[in-house]
Amino acid sequence: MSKEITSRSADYSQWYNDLILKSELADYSAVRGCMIIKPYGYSLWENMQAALDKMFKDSGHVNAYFPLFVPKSLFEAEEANAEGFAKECAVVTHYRLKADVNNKGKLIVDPEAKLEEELIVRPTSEAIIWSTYKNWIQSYRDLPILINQWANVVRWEMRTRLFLRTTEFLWQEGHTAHATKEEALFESKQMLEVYADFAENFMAVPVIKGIKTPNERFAGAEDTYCIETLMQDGKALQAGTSHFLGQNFAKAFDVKFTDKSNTLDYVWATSWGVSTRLIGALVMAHSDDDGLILPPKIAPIQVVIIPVYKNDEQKNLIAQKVNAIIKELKYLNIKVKYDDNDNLRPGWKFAQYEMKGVPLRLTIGARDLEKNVIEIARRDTKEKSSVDLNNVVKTVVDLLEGIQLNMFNRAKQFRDEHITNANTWEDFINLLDNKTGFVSAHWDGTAETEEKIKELSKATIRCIPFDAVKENGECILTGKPSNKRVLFARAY
RNA sequence: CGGGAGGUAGUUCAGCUCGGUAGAAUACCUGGUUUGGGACCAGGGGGUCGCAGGUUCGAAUCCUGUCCUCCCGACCA
Repeated sequence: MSKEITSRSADYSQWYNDLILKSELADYSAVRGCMIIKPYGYSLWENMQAALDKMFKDSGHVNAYFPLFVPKSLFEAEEANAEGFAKECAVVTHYRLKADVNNKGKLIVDPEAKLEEELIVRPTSEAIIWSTYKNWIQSYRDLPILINQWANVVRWEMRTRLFLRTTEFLWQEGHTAHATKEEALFESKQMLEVYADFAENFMAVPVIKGIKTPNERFAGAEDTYCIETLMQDGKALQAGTSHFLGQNFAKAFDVKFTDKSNTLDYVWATSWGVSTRLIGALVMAHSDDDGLILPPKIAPIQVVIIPVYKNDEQKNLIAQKVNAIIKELKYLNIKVKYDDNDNLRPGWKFAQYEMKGVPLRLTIGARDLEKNVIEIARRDTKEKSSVDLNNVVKTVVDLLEGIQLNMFNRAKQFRDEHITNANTWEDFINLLDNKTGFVSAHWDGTAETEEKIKELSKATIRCIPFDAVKENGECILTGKPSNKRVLFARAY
């Protein structure tokens, strides 16, 4: 493995790529735009999944699985949604290959095996799910349906980036059906809160909750709620979305139910999702020029212990001391790794585990044994200290908690320092160019102005924050009246 | 999808202009000395030069096509 990663200041994009590859989160593949999530990266994803899955279940949801393929006729049923995705759909047209008679050992698509109806590889599952819900729902007694699925989806993106935008990606998609508008609205907002909770308390990534403008919202939705995050290069990243779908899909798929008063009405819907993109957010929110910095709550390895010894006698002595500590840590469900690999020297291991973002590193050698201490180094601040062996476990527990908190606070401070008000167009552009981050400004509320601003500044409206205060002002571009500020940023 | 750059040992790259035995560093293997921030010495193994065609006595090198990656742009929930 190469020792160098590009520094953030030299080339932020390259730094990001280097980090992903060299920390072994993922690798490129033989398929354009697709990536291989390596064991270390997948372990991280599993930890994220586990936490989210528990939150979904705690809020009453259950998991199910729907097919990868969507018949074209179903896909096009909800018009706005279908049009929104049409340009990036992979399509299956045939179901068989055959030997190429002109080219020994090669295969060709069998022209005889053309599908009657093309199958779309799902870019999202609303169509297949709502065509199914139609069969499941007759009465208000069948509602609500609160289903989530963990799945892969395919969106044929023109330009891809590891984790941030890949042709195939992993995600979860919740699809719920409700008897009333209020209930569906509540659901979509509740799930946004779940995402915000997860991002902030598990990933240590602060978020801004808000609502998308009509331009930016999900095709087929009445409202799209989102959590927006800020990366270290000052660009924004949408980390999760929750949609209030109104009755759009119920109408498209004719999903009606009889309410208590025996009147027939369309069902109200929501959908919500987060993807492996969160890993990109995690990397770019916290890491430094030495590698990843992972928050303890989702780190695949929380504590690594590295012995330093000159001979087998010392190694055994260390192992004895350390085994007791490992046992206690494991008892507390702390993910600990003891790396006594003889082939690698301690200095190499230090660098390696820093690259991989392990929150705590414990080092113990002969001179520690004499004093009955162990050296503890934290990844987030690079601070080292010596701790009495009798206090190690408690110290580790405290430090893991402290790191989690420190990472969040550090990211939040950076984020807060990068939300700036702009009152003139000059300020607006100047802030985007030089300070970067979110720019809070007035907007006249029209799609035309939003487009124009995007064209001129490359910045989009990330969201209208839920906590935006009423304040009279003038649109940054047109000078027309506005009653609250919205958040602009250049975004991933 | 347009413009630019790139693909040669596990990795990073040189060699290509001007065709003629496949190179370095690092990693790997063996032995030894080492081990508290990416060790050192000695010896050794490893590449049909992304893939497919073509030109040529001869192609990593020239030509054509194609695949994958990076950067910029357009596109994008």
